[in-house]
Amino acid sequence: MSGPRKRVREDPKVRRSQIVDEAIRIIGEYGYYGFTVQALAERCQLSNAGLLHYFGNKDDLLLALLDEIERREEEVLAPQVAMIEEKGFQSGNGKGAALEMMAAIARRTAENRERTRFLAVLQGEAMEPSHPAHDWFGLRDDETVQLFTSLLGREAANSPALTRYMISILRGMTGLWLRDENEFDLVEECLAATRLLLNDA
Amino acid sequence: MSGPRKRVREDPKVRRSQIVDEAIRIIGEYGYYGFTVQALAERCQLSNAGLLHYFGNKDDLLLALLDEIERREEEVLAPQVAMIEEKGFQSGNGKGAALEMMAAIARRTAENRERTRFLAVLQGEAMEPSHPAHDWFGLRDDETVQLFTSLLGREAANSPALTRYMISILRGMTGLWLRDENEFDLVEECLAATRLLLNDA
Amino acid sequence: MSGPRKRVREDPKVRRSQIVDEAIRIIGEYGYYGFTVQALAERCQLSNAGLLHYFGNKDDLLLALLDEIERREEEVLAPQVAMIEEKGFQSGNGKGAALEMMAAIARRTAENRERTRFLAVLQGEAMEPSHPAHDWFGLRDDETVQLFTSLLGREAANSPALTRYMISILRGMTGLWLRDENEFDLVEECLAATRLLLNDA
Amino acid sequence: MSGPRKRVREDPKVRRSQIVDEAIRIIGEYGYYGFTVQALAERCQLSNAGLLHYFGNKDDLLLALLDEIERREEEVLAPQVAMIEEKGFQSGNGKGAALEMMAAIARRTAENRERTRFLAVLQGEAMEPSHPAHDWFGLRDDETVQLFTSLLGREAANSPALTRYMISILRGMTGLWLRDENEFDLVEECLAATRLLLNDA
DNA sequence: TATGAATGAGCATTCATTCAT
DNA sequence: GATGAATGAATGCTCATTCAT
Repeated sequence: MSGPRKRVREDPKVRRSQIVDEAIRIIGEYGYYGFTVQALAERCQLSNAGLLHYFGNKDDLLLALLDEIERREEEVLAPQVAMIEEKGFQSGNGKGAALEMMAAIARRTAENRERTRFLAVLQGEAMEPSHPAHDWFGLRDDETVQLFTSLLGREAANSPALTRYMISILRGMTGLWLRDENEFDLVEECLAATRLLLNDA
Repeated sequence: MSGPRKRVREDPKVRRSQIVDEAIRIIGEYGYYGFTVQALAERCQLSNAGLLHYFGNKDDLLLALLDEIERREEEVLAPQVAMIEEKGFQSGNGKGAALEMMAAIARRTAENRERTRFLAVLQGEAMEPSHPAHDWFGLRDDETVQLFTSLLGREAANSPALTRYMISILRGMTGLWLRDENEFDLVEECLAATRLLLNDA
Repeated sequence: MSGPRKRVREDPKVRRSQIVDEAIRIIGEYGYYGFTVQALAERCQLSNAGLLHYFGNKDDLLLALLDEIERREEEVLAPQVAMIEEKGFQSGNGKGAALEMMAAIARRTAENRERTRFLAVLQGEAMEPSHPAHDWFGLRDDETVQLFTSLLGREAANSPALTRYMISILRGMTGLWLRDENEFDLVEECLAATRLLLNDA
Repeated sequence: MSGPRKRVREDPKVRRSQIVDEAIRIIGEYGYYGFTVQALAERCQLSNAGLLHYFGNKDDLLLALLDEIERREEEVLAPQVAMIEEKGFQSGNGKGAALEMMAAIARRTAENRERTRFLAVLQGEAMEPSHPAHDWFGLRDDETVQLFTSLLGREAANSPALTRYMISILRGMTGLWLRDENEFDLVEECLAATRLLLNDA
């Protein structure tokens, strides 16, 4: 029906990033198992093979997405983490630092709905060790735990538990926020809940 | 490959429930998109067609699972809900009632790892409206919100927000608990966090 | 264009043997690498998936073909081998036994052009160890060498070399015969050449 | 995957001959159907398109290989053939000439394992008329037959049959030699067998 | 001369499903 | 109630080839 595709030659960097963005969107909708290379190629107006030219195969594509997300996150969050850690260390106010960290992460989470959704959906799937993103999420979780624990550590009596509560709030609130982002302000509410948890009203 | 299957004729009720259990396990591992009728049939030592004899098709199977889970939940939780509501209404202690509710749900959650995992994985996938379980989770969430809000409602100043916090704790903690159930006691920790949130230490 | 395939349900045994025969034909034409599951399915008037229902995958199909060929060969040749060995042992006439063996094999070779062609083409491909039929041909060759060597052994001065000559004649003549089976009589010529090689004119 | 290839600009003649050699190797391993342009390009450390720049397409590449082989063979064998023919004609010793020819060909065969393997594998595949090398092998075979027949012709009673035996020995022994070139000396054994066939011990 | 981007066609295989038995 | 045969439609991926640079 539709004649031969026009051979469009895009700037590779643009193409690559277009694919990455579109993939984050689709996987955010259907999960890794539910998404198909075909569907992604179509959305990128690319042939099936043309897409694989960039990422080799489905698994590698996923890992490339995670790498990309990590890279961007590092870029944005790392300086903030450094600053908060520094400040917390000097002031000795662990709770304050944890609150600021919570705010930074929540802000980042609310900033890009697509990315957040992608990570949320994937995290569910990736609980199973055989999932190609399983290890990635494991490491990521460990890092977050460490981060909060070290921020709280010096001060709070029960920092491991508190860390769990805070991470739970983050995840749980994110889940609710993804259902309807207009129902409440993610950053504000995460902070409010955290204040309660830290007895810091 | 494997020799001709012996035509085992099980009691249909037993078979059905065996399939349900096995399906909960597999979908809990791979999600709905990632699981295959074939894999389920194999685990049930049933032919592909033999399995579909019970549930018609993949979608119907999923809905049957959800129905079944709802039924069992109703059976166990409904009386407790009634009791807690009654007690809370009489005592006027909304926070206490909410805490008891939290405990009841957390207990139920910790009770059956497979079911909990199934629900967690599915919940991620089902955020997308096109997912066959989307509506089911929507209704379920609404009910939970209503439940907590009504329990807290009369007493707490900001019950909608508190409800959100509590549900977040529930979900978030469940997620962490699914990673490693030996790291902490789900019921205790949910309660502890809730007490902090309710300023009820 | 051509409406939905009529769902023809053949006797499984018939189907299986039809597939085997057709596969031997196609692989005999294009080799294992050159043949496609699709092409075979078409010739069997079966869907792609319908074919794989019987043999699982391409490699397994090939091994099944080789098994089948071995089975049939065993059936036909084994009694002859036994008889020739017995007779050779009693008469002490190793050359005569070798000649008879040659005749038996050549007869078998000339009997079914398709099978012979299949084996010839495959033998070329299977020289490479990575080929799925490599081991099979290795074993088969060893057996043939042993067979001739043991038949000749007691009598001939240089039986390993003579065995090589005879096997070479068999293979080489078979190759020529496959080009044009009407050019000469495979059995007669194999025997004539063997007589020369054994100095038994 | 691998970083951007360095654009190496080799002497075209060197490149071409490198490709030819590598192609002979790969096709000798997997046959024409089993070999891929991709694999060849990789082994030549060339891009896919870079390779086809030299040979246009897969079929043309094959024909170029055969041409090249023929050219080299001509170069080496033609003078020998002329000499043997001349000598045989003058001496009237057809058998001797045939033996010398056999030696020359066997020597050539044993000289370059890769080329021999290539020809052996291809010959199997090329029995089918649709194979791109079919005609080439047909002509080649005819020439060899003519060559031996004419050398033997004047003297031997049954030169067409003898020619067949000799060619069979050549092919068959080559096949065995390719399995394990250390098991026997190809030239010596071909000659020994030929002497027996020619009753010329 | 050589590349990377891109494609259409094809590959083996899997999947959910149907159907006659 | 349960099976094996069978299918159409995918699925991820590979292949030979083209094209602009």
